[in-house]
Amino acid sequence: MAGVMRDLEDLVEPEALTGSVSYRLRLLQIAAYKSFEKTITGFGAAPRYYGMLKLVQANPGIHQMRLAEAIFLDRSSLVPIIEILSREGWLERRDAKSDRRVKRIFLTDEGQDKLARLEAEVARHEAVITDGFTPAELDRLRGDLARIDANLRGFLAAPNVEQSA
Amino acid sequence: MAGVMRDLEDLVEPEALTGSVSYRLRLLQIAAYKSFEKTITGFGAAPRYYGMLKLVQANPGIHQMRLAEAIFLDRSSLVPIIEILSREGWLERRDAKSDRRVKRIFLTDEGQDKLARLEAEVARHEAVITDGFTPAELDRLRGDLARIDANLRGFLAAPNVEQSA
DNA sequence: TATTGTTATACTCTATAACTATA
DNA sequence: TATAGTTATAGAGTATAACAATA
Repeated sequence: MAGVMRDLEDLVEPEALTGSVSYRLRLLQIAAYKSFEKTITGFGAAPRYYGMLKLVQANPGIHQMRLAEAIFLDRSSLVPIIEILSREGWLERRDAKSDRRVKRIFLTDEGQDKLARLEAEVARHEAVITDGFTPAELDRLRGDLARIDANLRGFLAAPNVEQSA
Repeated sequence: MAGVMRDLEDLVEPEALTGSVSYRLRLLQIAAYKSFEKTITGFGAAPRYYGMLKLVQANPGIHQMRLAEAIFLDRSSLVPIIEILSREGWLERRDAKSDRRVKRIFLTDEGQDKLARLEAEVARHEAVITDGFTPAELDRLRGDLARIDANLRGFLAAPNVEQSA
């Protein structure tokens, strides 16, 4: 068992990688996503769209276009996702009265119930990831991640990137 | 300018998301990758395989199979990547003498030179991400990320996941 | 029989462009 | 003219299965 892990033991991981925050983030995200999908089953396609479902819950009736922007997707890419989650009973589209072009997205009652149960699974997985951290350490870590987030948003929003120095 | 950012300002982001380490990791990785690709140009396909190139540099002659495992790819998925990076002059494959089935992967001399220049760009990007962090805070953050990494590795290596509680 | 690299193939996720209906 | 949602289509990136060469 764990053949990969054993094989990797004698792999030289250069400090340029292990010491790099962006590289760490990349590998961590891959590993976290893998364990997430491995742990949480029985919810159809929803787990990978958990964040989106929570956004809809917190912003009931959000315009489809705005939802796409919020999760950094093209509006066309969101269509099949909405389609699947509607078919699975999580979401529903309703026409906006003010502007007949837009669709407003809502959780169904069934979606609300299922999301509550999914959330418990997500919390269980979060506990695995943060095992051994004290509440104070977790607060600190969240703060650090938020700082990096702010750095990145500022950088990506900057008009020209050619010479940032 | 920055239309998306303005639109997102009045979006409600539930605490279940902003407070979740795994969700943060996911969004951060996406943003970091975007800014990475936006910043670092003129190196062909190499930037996205920077981590792999550094692994080859630190493990010259690594077997193709083992390299695939190290970056969590199927061996078949690595083939076209090696192909591209060879065509662009970064890598070369050599037959292993001991076992004529295996190919050993090396950086070319040109690859060594170009990687040194690429590394400087990567360092510049890393500085953007970690802007405002003191060296002590950075050490602390790297330690925290390493702890999460250890948690995930232990969890993914565990034989059965059905009931982790 | 098992393993390494390869190929053929398919699947998932995403974006671009064009279409429609509204505005 | 511009915008929201949709559709058609294509491009990455990945995995699975089958193959040849070798162990």
